[in-house]
Amino acid sequence: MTEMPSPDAIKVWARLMRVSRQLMERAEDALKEGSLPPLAWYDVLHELAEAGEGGLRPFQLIERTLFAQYNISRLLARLEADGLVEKLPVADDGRGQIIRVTAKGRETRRRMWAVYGRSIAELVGAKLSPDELGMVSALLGRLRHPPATD
Amino acid sequence: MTEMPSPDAIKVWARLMRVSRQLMERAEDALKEGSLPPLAWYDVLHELAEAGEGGLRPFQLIERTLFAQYNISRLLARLEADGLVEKLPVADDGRGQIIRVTAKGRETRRRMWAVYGRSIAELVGAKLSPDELGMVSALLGRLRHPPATD
DNA sequence: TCGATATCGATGCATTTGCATCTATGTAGA
DNA sequence: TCTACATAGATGCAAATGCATCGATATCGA
Repeated sequence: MTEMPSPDAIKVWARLMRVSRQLMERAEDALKEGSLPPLAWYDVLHELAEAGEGGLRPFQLIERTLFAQYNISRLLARLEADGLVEKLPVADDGRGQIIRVTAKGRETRRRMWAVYGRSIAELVGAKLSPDELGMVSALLGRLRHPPATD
Repeated sequence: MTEMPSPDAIKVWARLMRVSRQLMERAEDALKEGSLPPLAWYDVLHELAEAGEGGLRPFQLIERTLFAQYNISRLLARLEADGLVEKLPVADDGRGQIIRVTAKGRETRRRMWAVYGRSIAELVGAKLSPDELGMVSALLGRLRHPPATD
């Protein structure tokens, strides 16, 4: 059966899509202004930095970042070409590889964060109170699949 | 001054970006499954349908949809090639044109909405109560630039 | 053990996006 | 009016994305 959305649901959808696009664009612009790589690079470098020396398999990056498989494959190729990550063979699976962030990759991530973090502070942190931040993230968590538990 | 973001602000940012990407992707998938055009087409057809017989200038579409100028230019070319919109010369400005949705364009929009609206109902309407929907849209409105007034 | 099937990651090709710039028309100031 | 500048929209070219598929290895069931 075709249950159509309420006007309130439509409004949430519209704002979600526009606000996220607008904020993402602003953050990207700030990075460009600093001659830094795009946000997608940050996401990957961030996950790899958190993973530490053990690194991550490409498919783990796909799970964590939601990028498409071919997208990760090519993004990693670019990151490797720039010396930000290294690809290591993995002992017990001849198909796979381990991706590890290099020192240069960590440094790039750090410089990106100086700009990116400032964008987040300005675009989100400065607009809502701590209580409101908690509410938004709880409600957005409910829209996620699977729903967030915190 | 510009400080670094609080953990709560970071969490809101992260969820905003991930949830919006995830939901957008699902809505796109639903359209593809129905052999329908992508969401971007809907946005433009929707604005044009609301504008009525008077149509809209491309620069007005840019303001309303947040697409880049070159993006609108090419999107309109594709829509015209598919017979969904028509381009009319504008009397008092030789540089410009008026874009008007055709009957076929209206019909396509209608068919897209049957699928798109259902996605919104499932992905948003079904996940939050009416009160919660109101809260999210109010809070997201504060993140917009300029902030929403309602 | 072998054959079928699934998973990991890469890639050829078409489409789309991003950037810079172009053409054409409009506007404003000397 | 004539010149400089601004605005509307298109486009060439490079980069990124999406789609389908491939090659290689792993796994599972008979």
